[in-house]
Amino acid sequence: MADDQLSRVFAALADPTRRDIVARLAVGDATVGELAEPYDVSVQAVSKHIKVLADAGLVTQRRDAQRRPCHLEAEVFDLMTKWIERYRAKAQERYERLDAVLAEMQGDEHPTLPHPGHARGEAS
Amino acid sequence: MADDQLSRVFAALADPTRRDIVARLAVGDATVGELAEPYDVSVQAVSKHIKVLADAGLVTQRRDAQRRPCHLEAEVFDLMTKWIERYRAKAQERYERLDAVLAEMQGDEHPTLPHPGHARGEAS
DNA sequence: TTCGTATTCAACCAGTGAGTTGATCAAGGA
DNA sequence: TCCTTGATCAACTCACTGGTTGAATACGAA
Repeated sequence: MADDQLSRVFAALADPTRRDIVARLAVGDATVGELAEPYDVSVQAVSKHIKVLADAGLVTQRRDAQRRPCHLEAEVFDLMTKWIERYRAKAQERYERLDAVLAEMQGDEHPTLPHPGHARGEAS
Repeated sequence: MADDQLSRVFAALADPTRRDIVARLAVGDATVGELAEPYDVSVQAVSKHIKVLADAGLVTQRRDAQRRPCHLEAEVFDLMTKWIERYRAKAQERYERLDAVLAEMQGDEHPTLPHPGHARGEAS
């Protein structure tokens, strides 16, 4: 996997168990043991999942005696949302522009352009 | 990786090269060869990347002679956005509720509850 | 038909991810 | 102090991913 944060966040959420953990942390903080309970995998495995989420910046852990309660950091979601929104909006706009072109072609004589032409975009 | 669509979409976007491809498809359709050009990997590798994006439902390919132009499907973004928004909102709300609790505790005598209690959440 | 172009398929390799078990560390309670 | 609990570390396995090269496929052009 790549080492930039956006890649880590997407990769972290590509696992259903980790998404489930995030879902549960959204309603309230929880310890590793509590989080591990509903799954039939070892506590160590869940601990690893939490490490992945932490490396992505999605959760933080404070210290409470021998417990390490996990807390969801909602701000990191914005990173994803911004990325997604940037390109979703552009694609959507392009889609609507195509609609307009097709509408304009309605009474036209030379129905060229099955799709609008393409160009080069900037990086991630 | 898990086999549900949400997992496939997140996993697909966890790779910077694939995010870059998506970024470029957002401005317009392009063939595999055109997409491969800027990278110093083989065309086959890019073809594989596109397959991953296609399996996630993020791109479709039509047929034009020996070319297979790729098209970005913006709707799938909504799947992610909805998931993210669901939990981001919940975590945000909880964060603000905590603020309110702290504010209420301002003139209080028994400053219990360093964090609000936790409960169990529903699945992904 | 033959050639060239665009793309995918197949087989392989190195690296990584998710899981395991066993040991270790840190903190409270007897 | 010794024991129990909560969590992580270490080492290992197995499957998958991203890359490679070489062959096959699907067209259009000569």
